[in-house]
Amino acid sequence: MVNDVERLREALRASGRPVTPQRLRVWEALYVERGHPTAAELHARCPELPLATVYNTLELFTGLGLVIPLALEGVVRYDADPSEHVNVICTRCGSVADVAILPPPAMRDWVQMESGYQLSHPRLDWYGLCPDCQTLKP
Amino acid sequence: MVNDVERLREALRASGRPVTPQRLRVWEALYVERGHPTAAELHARCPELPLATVYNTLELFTGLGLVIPLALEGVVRYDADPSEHVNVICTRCGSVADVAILPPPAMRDWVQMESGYQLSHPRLDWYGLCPDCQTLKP
DNA sequence: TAATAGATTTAGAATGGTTCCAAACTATGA
DNA sequence: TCATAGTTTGGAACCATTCTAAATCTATTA
Repeated sequence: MVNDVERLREALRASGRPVTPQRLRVWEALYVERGHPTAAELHARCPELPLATVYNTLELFTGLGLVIPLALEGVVRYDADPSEHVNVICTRCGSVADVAILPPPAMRDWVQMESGYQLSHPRLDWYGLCPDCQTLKP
Repeated sequence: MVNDVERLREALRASGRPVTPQRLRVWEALYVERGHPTAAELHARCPELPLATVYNTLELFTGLGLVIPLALEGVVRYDADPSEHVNVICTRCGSVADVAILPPPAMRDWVQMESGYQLSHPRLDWYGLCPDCQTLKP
């Protein structure tokens, strides 16, 4: 997953949305660092944009499937990798990492049958201690 | 999972916390209906308690492992079933249902190895359409 | 290139879930 | 019954997010 401006332009064109400097700016900010930034963190990376614009843009990106909003305690973090994966979350420092793996199809079938829901996408968060926090005292 | 007042009393005793009428009241409210109520919904079930008390009590219950807070978009819902399971969430109406199943151990091992995190508990939310919403037009 | 229509940006106000606070109260053990 | 540490409470405070309406811009057509 790279910061490919063409990917953004293409997605905007395909949906008939104008390319604006603000959208390019937020897109760039999403990739200055690997991670799962909040709207506030992205705003800190583009202080020249109003916070409302950051929110508007993220909502658009979400609708286009370019970004996935992760509702965590109190804040929403944005995952710039829309491919399905597991989020590993540190219960001590809150850091988030990705692991590329999915629940097995048999699990999906079972859950769908048991619940009667017509399933689309899973979201799997696994809580634990990140490598750094493992070495610290409780 | 039953509304067993003894279970609450026992957990409070074990942690050296006083048993108060408010705690019994919130406990009772958690079980008047199967579901995943928000703090506001619980408050509606015990209007005689201040909202702050509902929050305080839920925080305590969470600390005691009696309840699991599910941070969803905009609200926290409280799951009164602390045993591990999958939450199935309707993308249309927001309803939540439970399915008793866990990711397979092999998946856990893989995620732990790949991430370097020391994993504790997973949280798996599967989005989809509930039976009611499946029959409605988009 | 200029004009146009429709979408976007923007600042500030508003919203709403949740937390904080300090005073009054109470469950518990002695 | 008393003392005390913990709890309850109402209201204010917080803060992430959404809303609003006016100003501005993008893409397109002439």
